[in-house]
Amino acid sequence: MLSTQMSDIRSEAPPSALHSSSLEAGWQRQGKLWSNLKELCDLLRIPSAFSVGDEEFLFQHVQFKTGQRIHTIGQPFDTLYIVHSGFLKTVLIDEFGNEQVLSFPMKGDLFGVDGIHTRRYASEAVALSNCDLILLPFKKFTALGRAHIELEHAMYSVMSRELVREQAMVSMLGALSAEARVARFLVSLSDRFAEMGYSSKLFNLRMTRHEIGSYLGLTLETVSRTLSAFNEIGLITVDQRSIGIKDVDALKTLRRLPPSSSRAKQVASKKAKQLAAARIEPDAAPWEPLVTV
Amino acid sequence: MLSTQMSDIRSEAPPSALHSSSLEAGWQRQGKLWSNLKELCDLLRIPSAFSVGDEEFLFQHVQFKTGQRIHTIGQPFDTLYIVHSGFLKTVLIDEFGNEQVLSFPMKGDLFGVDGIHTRRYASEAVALSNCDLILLPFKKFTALGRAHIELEHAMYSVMSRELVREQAMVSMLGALSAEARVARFLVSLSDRFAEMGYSSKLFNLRMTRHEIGSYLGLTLETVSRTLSAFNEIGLITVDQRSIGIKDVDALKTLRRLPPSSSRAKQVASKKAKQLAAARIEPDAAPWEPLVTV
DNA sequence: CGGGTCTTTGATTAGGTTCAATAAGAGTGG
DNA sequence: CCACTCTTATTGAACCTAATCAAAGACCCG
Repeated sequence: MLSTQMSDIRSEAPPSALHSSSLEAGWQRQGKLWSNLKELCDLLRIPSAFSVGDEEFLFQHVQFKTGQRIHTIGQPFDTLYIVHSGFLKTVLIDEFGNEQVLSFPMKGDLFGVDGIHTRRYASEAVALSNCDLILLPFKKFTALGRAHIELEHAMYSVMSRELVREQAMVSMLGALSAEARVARFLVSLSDRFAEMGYSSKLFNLRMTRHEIGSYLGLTLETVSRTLSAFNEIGLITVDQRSIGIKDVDALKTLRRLPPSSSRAKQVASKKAKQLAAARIEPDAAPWEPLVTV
Repeated sequence: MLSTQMSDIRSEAPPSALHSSSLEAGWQRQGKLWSNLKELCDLLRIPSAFSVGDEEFLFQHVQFKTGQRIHTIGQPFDTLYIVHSGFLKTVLIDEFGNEQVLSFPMKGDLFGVDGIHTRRYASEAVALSNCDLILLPFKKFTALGRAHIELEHAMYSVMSRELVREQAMVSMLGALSAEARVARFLVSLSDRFAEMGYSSKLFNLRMTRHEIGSYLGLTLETVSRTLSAFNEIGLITVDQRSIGIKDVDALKTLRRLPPSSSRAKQVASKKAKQLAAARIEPDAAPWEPLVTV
């Protein structure tokens, strides 16, 4: 288990190495990388057919180093960002100076959208690793959208998707237990890594327990404890930032008993190891145990 | 205090009565109401200057009765809705059939946006009172947007605003105590009523404790108890669905001690009555009491 | 190697859920 | 109009999850 930090070397590599990558496109020009519309849409996972000649519209890339701030709260808005490689976090700062993590943008994600309304960014974006971002000057982009209907619709689509994502987040925070939140977080990370072509079974967390906790509405201790618990019952392996997914299905279906509804009949013992869960007695369980089918 | 249900009669009145209202526009035509672009933007609180002649674009109204479903999850998406009058809720249904309330759209709110991405509604919208909604056929709307740049930008703006709203919701669910959530909920309701021209001091809740709880990530019992507690310490008056706001400032500033940060110095005793709070000893409080400045 | 950050783990407490019982309304139909 | 039912709201008591407080290890970087 010494290959823990091998799952996504590329994003850790310096920008110059990105250029020689075979997976992504982007041309060196004026010492920077550029992408065309097609690449943008591929990145955003948006189904779209573009006419030839669109290659002329190029969007500039920018590199950020770990810890750098892409934009801050209140800063005048003028551009959206698409993650080409690397990992980030977006945060809100409350009146006590505490961070509230809103999202962990990674390859293919769009951020900065919250700045459109007030013309100022409502959140802050910080690079959790070296990042390569594509700049989308909003004015230029909407102008382009009028010529390219698909592009305009793509924009609506992406914003709609973000909204649905936030709704799912609200739903999760409002209804799920700590264990379920952490489990879902791991599964979604795993899925994202798979989409990006990395291993979905073994990856490194790019964020601290504190950041995960903030994102999930939990304390860092609870996150740490929950990961340890998952490790103990064999759902995952944990070693600091390195996570190995051992039982995706269990993680996916892990919930808590639905609030105010006591029909916990199927105490299925499908997976014996799940029942070895710490504070759970396999027999004396008129309620739903840690994991359900 | 017998005028409890007088704060917003109009929304309870039958559609025909709406027509004679002096506050909103809308023309009777073909037995239905119609609104033009200008009215739409006013309703959405979007700053915009329209050229003359825009009056020709008319948007149809539709009426729904209390309890009626406007759209359901999975239903093919083709139109957005703007609330002209009345109250609704949008909900997600989880795998156990439990409702998760996402929002309480009211006058000036846009909903249905979550359907754009997958072309199917991701949530369900239900009328909590008799409603008058403006239909926004999405295709027609985007087509119009290309001719009217302001309109296109308005659309982006509204979607961005929704996103910021959801972010604030996530932040609230992740960081605030039950008391703070209920307090903020009341304040935001109060603000909304004020915007609509109703009393911000006395209004009727349109939703059940259960729905409020779902929205805030709490149980109905906690909501009920918290309202009772606020009532006892004089922040509000409660009588079933009727709420009287007595101390907006206290409600606004009510928080809990920030998670993982122990600088709680300003134990300001600005308002004595606040310190009369139930389970709180004014003196023995090295931590932040119920209310802060 | 040393200081700082991050993580793990334990002990304790408190805030909120759950279960339960009662009361208050809102409809419905005789 | 009243009995009956169903939904909604209130309140109490016990329990439990996750937060808080605390301390020790692990890791990183200069």
